[in-house]
Amino acid sequence: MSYKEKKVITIGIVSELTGLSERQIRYYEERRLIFPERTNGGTRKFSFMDVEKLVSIANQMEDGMQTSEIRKLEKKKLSTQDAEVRNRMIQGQLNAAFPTKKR
Amino acid sequence: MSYKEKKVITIGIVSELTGLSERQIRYYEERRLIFPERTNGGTRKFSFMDVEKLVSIANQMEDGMQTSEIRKLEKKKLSTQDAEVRNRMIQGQLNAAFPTKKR
DNA sequence: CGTGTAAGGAATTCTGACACG
DNA sequence: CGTGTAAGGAATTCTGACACG
Repeated sequence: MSYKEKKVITIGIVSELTGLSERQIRYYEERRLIFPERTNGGTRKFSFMDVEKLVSIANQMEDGMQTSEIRKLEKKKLSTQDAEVRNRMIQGQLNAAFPTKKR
Repeated sequence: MSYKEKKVITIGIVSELTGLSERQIRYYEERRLIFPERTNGGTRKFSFMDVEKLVSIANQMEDGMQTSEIRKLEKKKLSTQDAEVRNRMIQGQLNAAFPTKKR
C-alpha cells in the first residue's frame, strides 16, 4: 500500500493539516464520511487520503451541502467509477476475443 | 512537499512501522541520525522518510555498525550525491555553451 | 443539523536517571 | 555504546452530554 493510504496520522495533526476542529473531524467520522483506523488504545489513525477527503468535505460543507448529501454523492461517484472500470474491462475482453473487429 | 517528507507520525506508530522500540528511536535522534519535528507540546513528529531511514539504520546496526559510523557514512553519501549533481550541472552548462562539442 | 465546550478518564509521549555491559 | 525500565509529569485523545439553533 502507498504512503498516501497508510493510516498513521493522529487527529491533532489532521486538525492542523485541514484547518478543521477535532470535533468536526470526529463528527464526519460519525456520519461515515471518513473511516479512520484505531490503535489498540482507541486512538484514531488517519491517512493522507483521509486528509484530502476532509478538505473536500470542508469545501462541500461550505457550499451548504449536508453530510448525508456528501455521503450519497461520494457513493454515486464510486459506483460511476466502478461502472467505467467494468466497461473498460469488458471492452478489453472483447478486443482480445475479436481482434479483427475495428478499433 | 510530498507526503513522504511531511512530519506527521508519532513515535508509537513509527515504532510499529519499524519494529524498533521507542527507546531506540529516541536514541537515534539523540545521536543525530534522524531529525523529527515537534508539536507545540513537544511530541515528536516523523515522516515516512524518517521511517525508511530508521529501517536502514536498523540494518546497519545489525551489521555491527556504530551510530557514529552510520552518521559519517550518511554524510559521505550526501556529499557524493552533491558532487554528482554539481558535475552534471557543470556538464550541462558546458554543453549549452559549446553545442558543437561532440556528445 | 453541525459544532463548541466543560468533564473525567485513559492512552500516549516526554525527560532524566539508573542499570547492565 | 546501545537499550531496557520504573518514575513522575505533561500533552494528547476519547466518549457522552449539554447547549445553541
